[in-house]
Amino acid sequence: MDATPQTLVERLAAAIAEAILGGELPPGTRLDEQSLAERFGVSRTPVREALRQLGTGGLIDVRPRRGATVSSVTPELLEELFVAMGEVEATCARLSALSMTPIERRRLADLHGRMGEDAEAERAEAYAASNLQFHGAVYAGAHNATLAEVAAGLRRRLSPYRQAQFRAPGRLPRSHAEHGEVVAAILRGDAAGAHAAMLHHVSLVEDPFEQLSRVAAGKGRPAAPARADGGPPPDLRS
Amino acid sequence: MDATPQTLVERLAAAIAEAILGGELPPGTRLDEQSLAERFGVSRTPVREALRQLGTGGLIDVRPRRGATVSSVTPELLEELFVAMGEVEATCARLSALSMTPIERRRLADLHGRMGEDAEAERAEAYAASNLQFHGAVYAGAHNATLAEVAAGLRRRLSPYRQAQFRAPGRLPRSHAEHGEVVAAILRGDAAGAHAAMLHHVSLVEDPFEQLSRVAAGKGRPAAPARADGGPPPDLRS
DNA sequence: ATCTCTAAGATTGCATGCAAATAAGCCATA
DNA sequence: TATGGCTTATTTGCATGCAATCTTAGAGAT
Repeated sequence: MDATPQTLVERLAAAIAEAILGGELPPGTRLDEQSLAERFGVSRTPVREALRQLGTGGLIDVRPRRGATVSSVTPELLEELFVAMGEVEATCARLSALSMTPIERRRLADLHGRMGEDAEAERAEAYAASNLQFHGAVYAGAHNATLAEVAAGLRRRLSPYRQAQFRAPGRLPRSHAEHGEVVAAILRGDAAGAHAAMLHHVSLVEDPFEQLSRVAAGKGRPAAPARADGGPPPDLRS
Repeated sequence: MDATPQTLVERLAAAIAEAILGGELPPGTRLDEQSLAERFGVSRTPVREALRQLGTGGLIDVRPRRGATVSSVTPELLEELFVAMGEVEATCARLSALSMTPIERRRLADLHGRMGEDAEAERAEAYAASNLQFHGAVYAGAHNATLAEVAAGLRRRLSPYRQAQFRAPGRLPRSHAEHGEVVAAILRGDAAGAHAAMLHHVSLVEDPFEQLSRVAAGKGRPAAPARADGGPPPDLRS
């Protein structure tokens, strides 16, 4: 999406966000500027700017004179975020049905077709990657960068709670079938149908309570396990 | 919505945003830190943090090593923002139809009833104020703070281009009638109807091109006229 | 034992300073 | 006159320092 950040502040913001999304900084963690500055080998000033930037995204809470903490995600908030993402994605699907160019429609159909193989073969990794592409195509097809940004932000924020989604047996073919409904509606310009199909697809996640407890138990993001010991700090300078 | 900001940075961010929305800092204006710092009588540090915070909202563009500028609003972007706002508001209306409590429904109906008098009497000021309340009630009724925040942010960002909306003769009764459709659908729990009615209501704005040219001509925000001479700078300290 | 008040420590908020990068000005050249 | 390269000036990025505020530990009173 965006190129490698050029400034230290942006790299810091990205690194802190990644640490939070990756589970390394669990909800409730106090983010004191000094520690973060030492951890990344910089001064407090860029850390402060990065925290301020992250604060607007909802990932952290910044209370005046009290510092920043990783936002704690209650089951209620998680439910709310899932609903919001579903609604915004459904809206994008609706607009895509109305606004996609013939080329975009064809590319979406092609992508969907290719995903079928990975779905049948239960190749979860490959399917997950293509899944991101698929939803990104729907965002783009709405021809509305503002909505696309909101949708992508919500999807990103919820990513820790969607990791194990494709692990459930039989979930891949089912997901692919649901995608098929979305694609079909978009291709025939059926706005209401695309909306309904996407809402149905995105809403079919497990119980938020269960999602939350699984992540809390440290089962989120298996590829980048949390390590509270704090491994070698990445050098963000240069 | 939010109480008076406690920190200098937040007051700065609010002041700069207000200056932009009020037309005092037209699109394209370079926001160099030194000038802003002198204007508000503070140092560059809090200004930098305020700019970074504003950057995430789309109101200003911050390019690394090149400083910040007030985002220029092209007709295309304006159209996009209007569409996004309409869709999100329609979604809130849809959810309101499904989720509003009986008390919320009653309050919405009451508010709508009271607005009828102002609409008939063509009291634009009073109606505009109540209009904000009305849409706020629909946001709240969706019971989804995330969506409500997105909707409120878009509405706020578009406020300069909606100022003269209620000036057009006959617009007030018409707006009230459209509100009536929304209220009726919400009250009877008609999700699709509420969505459609709200989309219809919000989409009925003038041509974006015209909106843009009117604001560019300095006719936006008549209550707080732009003054390029820079009047007495507000003291944000204390 | 619990609560309150106090004081020390820790942390944030903001100002200042310096180095690096960008932008502006200038002159030479085509 | 227009263009290219060089010098100067402005601006941003980040580090450091100090004051104000919050947190926390502990003594004393109830």
